[in-house]
Amino acid sequence: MGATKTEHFTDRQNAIAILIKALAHPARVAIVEYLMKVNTCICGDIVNELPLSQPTVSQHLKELKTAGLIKGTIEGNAICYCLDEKSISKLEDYFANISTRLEKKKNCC
Amino acid sequence: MGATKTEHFTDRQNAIAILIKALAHPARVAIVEYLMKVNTCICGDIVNELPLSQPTVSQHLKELKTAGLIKGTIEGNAICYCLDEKSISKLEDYFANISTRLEKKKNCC
DNA sequence: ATTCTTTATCGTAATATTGCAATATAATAA
DNA sequence: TTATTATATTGCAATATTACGATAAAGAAT
Repeated sequence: MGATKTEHFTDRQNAIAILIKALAHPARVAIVEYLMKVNTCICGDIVNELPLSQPTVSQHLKELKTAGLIKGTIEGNAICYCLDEKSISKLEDYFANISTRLEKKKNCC
Repeated sequence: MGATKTEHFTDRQNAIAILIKALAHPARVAIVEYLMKVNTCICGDIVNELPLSQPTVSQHLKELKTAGLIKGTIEGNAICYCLDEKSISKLEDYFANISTRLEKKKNCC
């Protein structure tokens, strides 16, 4: 054992879990918050912003990109990163939907 | 190495990452969605709803509870579970905030 | 008191994640 | 061409997560 039993869950559940998982690490939260904070795309200084080695940051960026949370386009010698609004919206909608449904509910706990 | 370097990130970043991580698994997504779907608290049939063994489900429930996403109160012989609206709201607000800020931004990617 | 039911914990195997040094790749600058 | 700079990949050690059988704990039912 040890591996997640994805085959037992719906595609939708697996997909949202993957998207959520991409942000389930403080380094990746920090990257997303940095990209949000600055007012343009960032071409090339993300490594310097984080207290981790260049290979580690590169790996986190790759995970965020694979999950679709950020976009990166090659800009000459550097890479230009920014957030992908669509996937952020997906997460927002997901939790907003749960919240809305909860308000209509009677909880006993 | 192998352990997350939490000491390098802010408390806020670590806290949101922990909350997000609690949902970064399809089984826990399924539990939360089940608790959202049914119209009352659920006292005792969560194990039967999931395609995983009882110890595994118990472990996932514990993680959700530790993170504050669900509440569980002892109800005689069973345990009565429901979602904790506050932590769901926290997630909703977090992503809504990012979305709002992104709209005001000029992206070049 | 004994049994049944429900949930938790322990122990452990399988797998995944995190982090970095070393190295590779690729565009730019000299 | 030969650096230099920016990013990616490889390989690996440390740690964490996932899953479940076995067992424990605790209240309910008999």
